Amino acid sequence: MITLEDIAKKAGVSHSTVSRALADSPLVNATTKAKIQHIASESGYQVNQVARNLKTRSTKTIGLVIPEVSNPYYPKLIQFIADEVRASGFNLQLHLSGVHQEFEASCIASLYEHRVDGILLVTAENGLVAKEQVKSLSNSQTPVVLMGWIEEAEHFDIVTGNDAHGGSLLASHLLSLGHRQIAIIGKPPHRGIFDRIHGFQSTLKSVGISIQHNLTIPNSLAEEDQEIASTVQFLINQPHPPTAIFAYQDSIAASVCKHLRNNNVSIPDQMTVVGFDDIELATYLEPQLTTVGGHIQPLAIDFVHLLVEKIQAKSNDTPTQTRVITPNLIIRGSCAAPRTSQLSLAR
Amino acid sequence: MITLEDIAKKAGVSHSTVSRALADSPLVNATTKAKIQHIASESGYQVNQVARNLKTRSTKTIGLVIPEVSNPYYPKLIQFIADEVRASGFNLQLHLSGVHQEFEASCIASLYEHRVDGILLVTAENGLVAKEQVKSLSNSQTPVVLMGWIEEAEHFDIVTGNDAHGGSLLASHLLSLGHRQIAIIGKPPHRGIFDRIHGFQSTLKSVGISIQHNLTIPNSLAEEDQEIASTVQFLINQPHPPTAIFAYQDSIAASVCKHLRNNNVSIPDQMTVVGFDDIELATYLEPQLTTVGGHIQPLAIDFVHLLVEKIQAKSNDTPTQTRVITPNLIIRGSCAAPRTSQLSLAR
DNA sequence: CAATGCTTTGCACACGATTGCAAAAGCCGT
DNA sequence: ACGGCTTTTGCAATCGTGTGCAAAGCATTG
Repeated sequence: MITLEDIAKKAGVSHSTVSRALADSPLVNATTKAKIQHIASESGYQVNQVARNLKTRSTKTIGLVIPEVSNPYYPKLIQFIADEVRASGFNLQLHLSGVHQEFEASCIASLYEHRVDGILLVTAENGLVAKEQVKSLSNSQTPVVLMGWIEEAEHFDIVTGNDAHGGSLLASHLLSLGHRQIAIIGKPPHRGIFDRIHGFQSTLKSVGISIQHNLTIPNSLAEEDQEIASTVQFLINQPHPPTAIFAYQDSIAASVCKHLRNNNVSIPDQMTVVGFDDIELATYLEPQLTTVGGHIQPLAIDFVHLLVEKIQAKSNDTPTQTRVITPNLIIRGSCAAPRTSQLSLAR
Repeated sequence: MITLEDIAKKAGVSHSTVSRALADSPLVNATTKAKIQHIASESGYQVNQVARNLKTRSTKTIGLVIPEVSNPYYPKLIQFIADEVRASGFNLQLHLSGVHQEFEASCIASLYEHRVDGILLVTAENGLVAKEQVKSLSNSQTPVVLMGWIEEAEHFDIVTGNDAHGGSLLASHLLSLGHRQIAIIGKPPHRGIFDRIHGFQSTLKSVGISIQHNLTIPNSLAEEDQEIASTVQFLINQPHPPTAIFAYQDSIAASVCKHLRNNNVSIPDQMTVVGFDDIELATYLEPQLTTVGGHIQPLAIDFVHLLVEKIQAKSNDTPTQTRVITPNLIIRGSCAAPRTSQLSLAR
């Protein structure tokens, strides 16, 4: 491995001068600086960041803890975060905390051991698992910003989507189309997701409509698809089946569409379906999915910006912040006005 | 920050003893070892990996360079790689080299600066962009294993799928169903993908069938979807339209299905469609997609294993290896036997 | 030419850990 | 009590960089 010392010998100077020359310090004579830089690039010198990080006590690295990448929502989020981190001049270190966040604590520990400058943590169904760890990190040197749903949110810096408003947008849209018999697929796995459904429900309730609410989403994805299949069956076989179904994630909506088709229920003629998040999948479906979206990129940008601010502030007495991103309604082909007893007549 | 020295003071020993105690060295008296370990966990000591890495000249970290995560093929691959890396006792550092690998060189440079123990590099359309860098890395200390298509493959360690065989499997399947008029959607962006189509074509040629070949996939994804739309139009409006379409990636097949439906062509009754890779999307489509798959996890496992072997060998005179993974045919609902002039009659 | 001031360079220490080696401590038998 | 042996501990060097400080080099001026 080539070190500063090696270059120093070739150039006939001390390693300190080389260090300064490569940092383009004004303390080095212009001609020797040029000479040193030439020798360095000539011999393919690459700085040892490990040594530099030790000395400077900073790594210019941001750690990202995210549950998994199988759910297509996460890759989309990661892409935006990665772009923003790069633009901010930091390196990114990605750790997967597992579908059920079972590695969350060890991810944080590893990131802290590597002395990252700050941590971005995305929670999932279990909220903030490593709460005590995060608290002690924030209390010491390492800022942490969270995304998603967390209990005791006021003690942390958080970036989150306005899910209740998104749900409300969808409900209003369905109402304006004339739907009155509406089902929600999916008992939400945690409070964060619950906001979507809460916003949806409360808008319906405000005009006096109650909901057919069903289906528990269990842990395993394979089972999930099964459960959705049977719930779809259940819904369409009722004496007064719903005219519209709200799924709290596009991937679940996609699964709903699949099972509706398996039962020869056409979308949107016989059933309206809406989802949430606007992932790519939503446009691959036929018809394309009406959903709520546009929040992922702003979420990612605020996520990174807030952390970078915390890193640069360096005084850890800044008050905790919560930033909320409001999504938009995206109308596509999976919705239509209901026809009276459309499904009961068809069968 | 808490250091070995801090704990040494609390325990009344030297920092060397603390270091040994925490490493569970037999050189430390059992009772003092217990005492030190207790104090360490009490005061929340976390080792500084930066310092350790500098001293031990190893980081127990593997770098992964991958183009992007928007194409759902990559997240699936990443998930398997991440699991395997963790199981092998290494940390993972992920760098995105960009859709067109525009950051490939800087990713490798950054990983080398951080002195990762080895690098996994996934290539895309442009083959191995940073070829010289990779060569000089391998020549020095850092092993690199590649995945995908690369020119001069014999000079590198490579793990790759047997795409030609996959294409051949699909062709045989279509032939056995009775298809004779077959189109290929997508001029492949590079030689690696080309193998899929080559295997497909050569199997057809062996029974004397030639191909309707069309459509160049341009760079932008938005344009891609447009291009696919117009090619689908073109194909179905021909005097003798094909009875089956082969797309070289599931995501393209999904797009083909979408545009076929937009033109009221039903699948598989009026058109058979097959894809490649078996990503999640393939099962969300209706009908589900017949494709070729099962290779991603073995690819990931071999990818990591080969690198770990290289890292542990430490003598960089081991000959380069190429490992090839053969995929399987996965038959789902998007294929059926052709009916004579099905499309021309229908219109 | 000497004194002064500015520019440029090198010395030496620090960052926090690991580890070879020597010294200290403990143990034992004679 | 003492030598020899084993166990346990501390000293000090090291990994590769960055940087304060002093010294050296150089130029300018009286």
